[in-house]
Amino acid sequence: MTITFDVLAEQLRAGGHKLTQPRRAILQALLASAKPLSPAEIQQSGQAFCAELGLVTVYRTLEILESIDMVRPVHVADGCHGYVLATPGHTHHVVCERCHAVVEIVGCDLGDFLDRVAARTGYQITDHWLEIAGICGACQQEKMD
Amino acid sequence: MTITFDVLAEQLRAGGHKLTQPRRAILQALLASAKPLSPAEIQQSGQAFCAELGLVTVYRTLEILESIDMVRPVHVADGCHGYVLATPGHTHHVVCERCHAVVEIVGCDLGDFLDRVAARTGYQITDHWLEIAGICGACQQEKMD
DNA sequence: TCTCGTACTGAAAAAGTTTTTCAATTAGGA
DNA sequence: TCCTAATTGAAAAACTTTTTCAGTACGAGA
Repeated sequence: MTITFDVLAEQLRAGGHKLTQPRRAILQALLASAKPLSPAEIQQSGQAFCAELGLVTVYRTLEILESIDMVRPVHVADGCHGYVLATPGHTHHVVCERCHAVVEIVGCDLGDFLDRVAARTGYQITDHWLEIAGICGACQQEKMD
Repeated sequence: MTITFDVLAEQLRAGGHKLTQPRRAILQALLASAKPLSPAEIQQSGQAFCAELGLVTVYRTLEILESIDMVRPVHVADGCHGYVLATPGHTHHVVCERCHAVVEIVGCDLGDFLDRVAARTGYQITDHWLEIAGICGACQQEKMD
């Protein structure tokens, strides 16, 4: 939950990548957002930190960040163009239908379920993606007003 | 598992939509495929049944089919442009990484898991998407050759 | 701190996907 | 069979994503 810019910067370096101004801006944009951002939104938001930030660079940087598991694509109901920072390890997301706030679920108890799926289908399970939609605490409150 | 063309045709009619040649072709294409098809693939495959089938019509028809839950978008690892026929009720898919064969998991035991998520996050869970990747029986065999 | 090679960048263009518009066609009830 | 509204394909527009390329800036090593 408490991901800092410095930790992200170090992760990027550790992956053998340079820490450039545009990349800093992209990390800042992702860090500042509570909801998944599309490449275009990341560019817009990131331009506060690096005025020249190009969309092409956003795409290229997301590709890198995804390859080293620093960012995770989120496929929500209304499209599949969202990215959020990833907590290391296997996680899933709950996205608020109203305000799009995202909470990560660290630690994933789907093991039993996947075992049953494997047994029933004969497939050797290698990976899975789970997205959960709901209404966050704050929005449940608002509903009552 | 045993969805027939006639059942699909009736579902479409019941939704208040006309059963046209292009739409028949799209249903046939989906029915004949064991894996999720992109709009472009549906067009190509559907042209065996309706030579003039246009891509625009595929998009429009998928929109209708999705709105009446006859088709389900599948977000796989390599993109999010796949559609498969939906078995009535809540289902999830296992997609083979090698041959892209798809098996539906009918009946979904995620209830407990989702309850725990709700308790831990304070979110009121409204919906979820789960995609599972694996290697199907046939491809596991091939691997040994 | 300075130099230098390479990874990285933005702009432009290309490629690919999805949506809109519009005149012509077709399904299916009367 | 006739009629009308729903539907269609083609063309064009609007987006999104990828590729190309010449110039730039990061950061390792002196």
